[in-house]
This record gives sequence, structure tokens and C-alpha cells, in this order.
Amino acid sequence: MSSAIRNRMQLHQQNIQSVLAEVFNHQPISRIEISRNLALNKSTVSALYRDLKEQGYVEELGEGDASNVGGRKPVLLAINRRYGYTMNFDFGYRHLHVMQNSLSGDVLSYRQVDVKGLKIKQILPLIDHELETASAKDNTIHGLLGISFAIHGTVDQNQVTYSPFLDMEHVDLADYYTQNYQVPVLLENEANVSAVYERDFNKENDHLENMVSISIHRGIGAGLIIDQKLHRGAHGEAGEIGRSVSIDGNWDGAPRKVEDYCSEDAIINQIQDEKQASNMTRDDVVRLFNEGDEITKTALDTFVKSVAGIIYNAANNYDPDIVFLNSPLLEVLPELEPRIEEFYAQMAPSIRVPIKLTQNSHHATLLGGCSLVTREALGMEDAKLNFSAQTATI
Amino acid sequence: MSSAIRNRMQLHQQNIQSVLAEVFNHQPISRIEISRNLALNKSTVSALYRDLKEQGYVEELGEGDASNVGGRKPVLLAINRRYGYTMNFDFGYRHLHVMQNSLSGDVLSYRQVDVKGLKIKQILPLIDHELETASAKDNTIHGLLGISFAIHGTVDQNQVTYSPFLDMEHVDLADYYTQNYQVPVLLENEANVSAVYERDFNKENDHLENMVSISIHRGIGAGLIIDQKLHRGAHGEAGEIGRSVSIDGNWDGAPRKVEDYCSEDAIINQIQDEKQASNMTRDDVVRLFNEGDEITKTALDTFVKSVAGIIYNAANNYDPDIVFLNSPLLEVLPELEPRIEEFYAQMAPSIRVPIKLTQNSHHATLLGGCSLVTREALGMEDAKLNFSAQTATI
DNA sequence: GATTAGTTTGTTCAAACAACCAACTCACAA
DNA sequence: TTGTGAGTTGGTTGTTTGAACAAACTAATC
Repeated sequence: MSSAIRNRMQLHQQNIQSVLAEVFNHQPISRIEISRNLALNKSTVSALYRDLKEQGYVEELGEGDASNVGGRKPVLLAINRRYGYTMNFDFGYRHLHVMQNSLSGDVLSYRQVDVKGLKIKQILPLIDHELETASAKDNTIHGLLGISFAIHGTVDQNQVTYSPFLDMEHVDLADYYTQNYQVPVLLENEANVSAVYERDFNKENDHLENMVSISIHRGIGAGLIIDQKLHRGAHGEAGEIGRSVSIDGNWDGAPRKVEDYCSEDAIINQIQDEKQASNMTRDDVVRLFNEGDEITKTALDTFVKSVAGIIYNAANNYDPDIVFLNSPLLEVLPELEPRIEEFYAQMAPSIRVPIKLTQNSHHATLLGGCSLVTREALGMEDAKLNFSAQTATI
Repeated sequence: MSSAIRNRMQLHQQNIQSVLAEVFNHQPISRIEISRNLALNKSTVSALYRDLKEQGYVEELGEGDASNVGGRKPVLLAINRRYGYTMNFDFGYRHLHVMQNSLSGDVLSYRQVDVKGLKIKQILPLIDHELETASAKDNTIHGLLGISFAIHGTVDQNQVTYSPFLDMEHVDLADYYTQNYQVPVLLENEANVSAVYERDFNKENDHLENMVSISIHRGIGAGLIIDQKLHRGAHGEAGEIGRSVSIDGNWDGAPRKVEDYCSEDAIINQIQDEKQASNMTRDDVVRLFNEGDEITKTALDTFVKSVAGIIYNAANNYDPDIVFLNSPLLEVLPELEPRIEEFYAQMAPSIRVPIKLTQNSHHATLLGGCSLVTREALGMEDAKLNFSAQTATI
């Protein structure tokens, strides 16, 4: 109610943002095309564009092709490639993933830093080092625009509220980096940023209103896009589907959670126990599976069925247009995916939601974070923005 | 993007609607108060109000009290009580519930019509009769404004897609009543309208962004309010939590659904089977429970634990600000509610969502439908409207 | 000449503003 | 007790403002 547009000034601001969003989403684009897309008069678009150019957000790329029946060539407009950049991090179990992105989401650099076994206070200097390296090489006008962190755990009010494998030791990332770099700093759950990635970086998903991105790593969580918006819930815990318990009339003993049965960790541990092995990794599971090991095949069969069940439950809970699976185990064993589909089809004979695997899950989380923090930097949290994610050199 | 306000005309229309919404939500209210609430100049509000008055939506009620430091008395404005009315129906298993409501949601009449065992084509004439009775007594300007139906089943695109106990025999309610009465006709799932009721008719819930209203009747479903909006999902099947299956590593045999274990029907059938009785009703269960019957106590104990589990899972899935329970069985056995809370507290030791019972679930579904169809009649689907639900006589 | 892209200049109209009137409270004096 | 005037609030009227618009222009192409 109070956020609605009510006077000409607010209307003007919104129209400026609409033009910026058009440039963002369809660059390179001409003024006349923006005018047509937004149903705004071309002189109005020209005026609004002038404002944006004065603020440095946009630039002219040169002339496009004229129409084949004659007429002046359009001037192609785009987001200013030298406006600034964001730095995006993903706290993985083994690696800290680091990505530098341009304002429009192009990948400027990506690298992994080994952090296995390190404590959070040992990781902070590594992050600072990455930020300084990026800053040293930079030649943009405004430099660093924002920092995002993908968290394998829950986040509320920009604070980590639950972190299963990295002890945060009361370190306040948001506070530390806003103090030191004077830019927006954003923490977000890894499944949530993956979902944002699917919404913003994938042109095919452009018209979809509701998406569920299920992450199966050491735990299980879902990122929810509802009405094109990330749904975090009241405490940032929406989509914590791994904590669900079975409702089957049997309440003897403590109820066990979904992720106790079919997270990647649970599967590896199960195989490990049955084979009386230790320190097994995902690669060992792949090797055993390819060798035709029966215990592994049985365990992965259960995994397949459980994932199908999780998808079925998610479809009943959220009724999305599409479900994404974000699982390193499935990335290395893609032959399991058709069997998940098959089993899911058996469970849901009528309406079935399409299932897709997210490729390169680390890129997805970094780019999702990039989208969120870029929006914050631009003050365009709720606009529809399509990012490009081309690997570009400025 | 295309629905955003971009020009003065759209701005003007929106501001008119904002003023109408203010009158709706705070009636009786003065112009100056609207002006303050909306941060619009008082002369602007006066002009916008004039438009609304010309269209008959609003009326002046008389003068209010002057402030205690002096000054002119305000003129109190309200929604025109004689503008029109809506008719709202709930297809229960035993009864057809009928409610006539004023534009601002006041209850003009309510009655139940016995329909147990009747087929849909025998119910239609009863509905027509109700519509005609209301029309005959009516003395409003526009008369019937819209019709809503609460459906115990799923609805997509205003069509019943699944109806567990009433065979729809391909009757198209929306088509039939729009043709015959030339007003908006709206079908909506019963859990969804209950959720809308909690959002729009309960002042305490005014500031809540996310709510889950769990209906436990013959099946189990949840109505979801997410970011103050009803979330229906891609096919109107969001919140069909009763269909969820257990993920516990055991995939022998066909997976059983939540509602096979703890819907009201399931509980009654279980007691019935164990007691080798037949045709048991809810009242029989209450009687047995009060008599201290062990089988009933055990069954209801499982019910309590299962409902706690369902709430726990809903909290993990949606992370709402509040959960409402909508269950006739709990309405007649309110002593079970504290035990649900207790068991839920055991499952979720840290963040716990508040739980409330919806009183008079039939009123809730009818009023929820009233809200939805009234919004449609006013073309204000997305506005924040608070309805009053006072039993009024015009 | 026909067509398209973009600019300039002047118009439009809903919201904001300023000045006003209407109607009230309160304090204080007669 | 009554009357009066200062101060306050609600609402209206007439004017100004400014962002979007429209039309007429220039520019550049087929």
C-alpha cells in the first residue's frame, strides 16, 4: 500500500527504472524498441534514457541495421560495461568459489580457492585477498558495487542462522564487509540463489511464474520462486524440505528426516557402512557404481526413488511450473536422471511437472548471488531483470 | 512489467482505487485521514472521492467528532451499503452453505441446505432458488455483483479438476452462472478460501506476509498466503499436502499418502474397523472419546501426533508467520489442540510457528469466497482489502 | 519518395499547492 | 453565563507544476 506509486515523481522514477530494465534485458536495444515495449512515447524514452546516461548506467554501442524498407539506422544502447563489478562467493565444503561479474552479469573471472579444513577466520583473509586482486586490476568507473555470499545453511536478516559444516564462530560477514568496502553485502542460502539463477540467467524460464530448485548436497533444501519472486519465508527457512518427517502413523522413536535418508552424505555413508569402508567420497561411489557393485547399485536405487518422492512431494506442496535438480552426485551420474523421471511418472500419473538438472551448480549459486546483489546495488530488487552470463573481457 | 503504471491515466485510476481501498479498510473515515494515510494532497483526495461517489461506490455517513483542540468536524465516508451484494456457496458433504454478503463483506444472511446424497444436477436448482430469493428481497442499486463457490477439491482456471465426494458430471458452474446472471463467478478450493478469510477478515493478521491454513476434512489440504497473495500454483494444486508420501528409504509396495493416515475420514474408518462397527460419524468418535474408549484414544493420539508432524513439515516447507488449523474434528474436540502444540514443540525445538484454530470453518470458507469475488467485481484483485463480516441489516 | 530513428517544441492534464471558507475548541473577559 | 477572538482542523476553489504526450521537425536509410 505505502510502496505504491502515487505521484508524478514516483512515476518518473519507476519509468526510468523500466527503461534501465529494458536495456538490461534486451541489450543491445534501440530507443524506439524500448518505446514500443513499454508503450511509452519515444520522446519520453529519449528523455528517460538521457537521465540514465548522465548517471553512467548505459552507453551507446554504435548503429544497428536499418529496416529493409529504408529508414534511419537505430542507435544500439547497452549497460555500461565500465560502470562497475560485483564480487560473488560460494562457501563450498572443499572450495571457496569466487566470481567477478560485470553489472550485467557477464563473468569477468572465476576461480576456486582450497579451503578444506580451514576455519572461517582463516578464510576471511583469502576473501580479502580476492577482493583486493580484483580491485587492483579494475578499470571501471565505480569499481566494486556489491558482494554476495552463497551459504550452505540458512540465512535470516543477512545473518547465518544455521551452518552445518562451517562453524561461523559468530563472524558477521555482512557487517564486516559493509564496514570495510562500503557496498551492499548479501548473504543467501545456496538453494535460494540457485533458484534465482534459474529465474534470471535462463532465457527459457522467462515466462515461468513458479519454480522449485532442489539442492541435494550434504543436506537437502529447495529454493522457491513464487510469482517470479524468491520466497524466503518468515525466517529464511522456506524450502527446508530436507527436514521433513514421515507421516505414516508410526510415531515410535524420534522421527527421522528426509535428508537422513537421501542426502548425498546419507547415501555415501550408507554405502561406506555396508562395505565397512571409511572416508569414501563421491568419486568412490561413481567408481563402485561403474564397476557394477551391488551394494552401491541398491543404495543409488533407493536414492533415485527417494529423489522421485521428494520431487513428487515438492510438486504437491508448491505446484511449480518446473523443478530443477541441483546435485553434484547427479551431475557425475547423469544416467540416474531418466530413472528418477520414470519413478516420478509412476507416482504422479496425471499432472507432471517438468524436471531439469542444473548444470555446473557452483556457477549457478555464484550467478544467483550476483543477480541479487546487483539488484540491490541498482535499487531494483523487484524488477524483472535477465542477466546474460557471457564470459566477457572488458 | 506490462502491468506496471506508466502514464497519468493509469496513475489516476490507481489512486482512485487506493482511495476506495482506504474507505473499505478504515470505514468510517474522513477525507483528511485518507489524505494522510496515502500521502496524497487533501484536494487530490477530494477530487478522487468525488469520482467514486459519482460511481456510487461510497456514501457519506454524517459528521464525526471534532478533535479536542478545536477545528471543523470531519465528514465520515463509507462503502455504499446499498451498492450491491454477493452470493457465496460452500459445497459441503452434507450441506450446501449459502451466504449473502454486502459489498464490504457484512453478512446479510446465512443458511444451510441439506444436500446429502443429492447429485450435482439436483443441487443446481437449489442454488438457483437461493439466488432468486435473495434477488427478490434485494433493494440495492446494482443487485447481485458476483457468485463464489468453495470447492472441496482442486480448481484450475475456474473449473473443478478433482472432486473427491461430489461427482461434478461435467457441469461447468462458472459457465452456467455467468451465462444466467451476467456477473463474475468464481470457483476456489476450500483450503484456499479459508486462507483468504484469515488474511482479509482477521484484523490481527493484517501485518502477516505468509500464512498456511491447513484444512483437515475428508482429505487434507493447505491454503497458502505468500507475500499477502493467495498462491495457487501452476495448476491450482499448491498446498495439496495430503498427497505427500513418506521418504524413509522403504519403497516396497505403493507409497501411501499423508491423508490415508490422518484425514478425519481415515481416523473414523480406523476406529470403525478396529471396533468392527459401521457408518460411524464424527459425533460417534466424540462420544467414544468422552467415554474413555481406548481404541478411540489411541487413534486420536496418532491423529494428534500426525497433525503435529504435518504442521512441522508445513513450517519447513513454507516457513509461514502463522499456521491455521481448519478441522471440524478439532472444533468439537478442542482439548486435542494443546497436545498438538506440545508434540509440535518437541519436534521443532528452536523456531516455532504459532498455531491457531479457525473457528466456524464454514463461515471462513464462505467469507473467503466473498472476498475473492468482491475483489473481482470491483476489479481490485491485488489491493489490500480488509472486510468486516459484521452481521448487519440494511 | 517512402520509411524508420530520434529530437525539438509546445500541449495536456492529474497532482500539488496556496489561499480560502467552514466549523469547531478553548481561554478569558465582561 | 455569555460573548468574543485566537487557534485548529476539515474541506473546497483556483492556480501552478511537471512528466508524458503529440506533432512537427531533422537525419539517415532503401
